[in-house]
Amino acid sequence: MFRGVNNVKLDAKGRMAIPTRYRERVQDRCGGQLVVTVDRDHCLLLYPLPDWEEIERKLVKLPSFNVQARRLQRLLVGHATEVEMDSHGRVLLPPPLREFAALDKSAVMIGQGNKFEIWDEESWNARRDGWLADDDGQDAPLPAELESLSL
Amino acid sequence: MFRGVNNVKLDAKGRMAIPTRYRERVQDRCGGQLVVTVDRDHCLLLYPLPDWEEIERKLVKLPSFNVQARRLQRLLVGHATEVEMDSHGRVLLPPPLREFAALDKSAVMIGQGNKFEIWDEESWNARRDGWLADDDGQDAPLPAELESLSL
DNA sequence: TCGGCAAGTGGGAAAAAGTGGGAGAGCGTG
DNA sequence: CACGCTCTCCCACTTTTTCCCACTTGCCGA
Repeated sequence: MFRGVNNVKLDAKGRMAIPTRYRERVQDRCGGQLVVTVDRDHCLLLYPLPDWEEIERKLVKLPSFNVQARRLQRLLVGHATEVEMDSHGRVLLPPPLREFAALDKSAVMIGQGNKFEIWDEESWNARRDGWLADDDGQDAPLPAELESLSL
Repeated sequence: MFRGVNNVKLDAKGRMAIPTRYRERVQDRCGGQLVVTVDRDHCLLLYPLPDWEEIERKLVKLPSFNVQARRLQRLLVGHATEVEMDSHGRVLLPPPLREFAALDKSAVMIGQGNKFEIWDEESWNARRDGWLADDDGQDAPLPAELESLSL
């Protein structure tokens, strides 16, 4: 399980260093083989290869003529790019994806269970503050799984 | 499995270079023999020959008196054209298909499992932004498989 | 507080891939 | 039958990418 917030920097070539504390886990899980793709919220998702492949298997099985399924496939599978850690634990983020998430020099890497989310620092702060301040969202109905959730 | 976004350029002769990372896979799978055809969304589809042949078999078996089936056959089988990678990993896209997808110089090649989609760059960006912004699509029913999908 | 070690950072060089042009062969036309 | 045009294949040059090495910075321990 990955968790925690990390401020990370991209260098001029678009390389991002995976925080040291995750490196060993990543090596064990996938030998440094990772997959980056996009999220609807304009951030990037970073999966160990085997975890991604499982998701991909589910996605490609969806019916070809369903509009929503097609959309998801195009977004997720369509943007999924394999990346590999170099000898210093860095990954090279492909320019199209960097652009998609508006990543500049300062980014934030969020552990989310089996994956990481990568946000541009500013967007992340803005979003987070938004969620905290957000009193609405109350109007939206809570799915059953949430209703009974106890923290 | 093919995945990922790639910005590609067409040269003056209408040749498109297959991104390097896919070449070996394509060679293994079909010896560079590919099939291009059209998609309803005005993009092109690029299949390794054996994968296409399987789809074609399914298509021609569809009932001849069904209007939709006829339509699909005419579109897909009717436009399918064999192309072959040259010594530098490029394929020559036939002018009618190039025109169909409004391909200019800059195109985008999207990995989609067993095939690629080829979009004109502008159309792709417009489409993608549309999908992302689109909170509706709510009108279309969500397939059961999607309801419970966890990424 | 100073020294040593480990990790972060940046730059450079070699190799591979992209790009474009040119020549030859085949086909169509006059 | 001959000439010309177009399509295809191949070669060379330029650009990009990838890999590796060295320097700096920060942290921990003595």
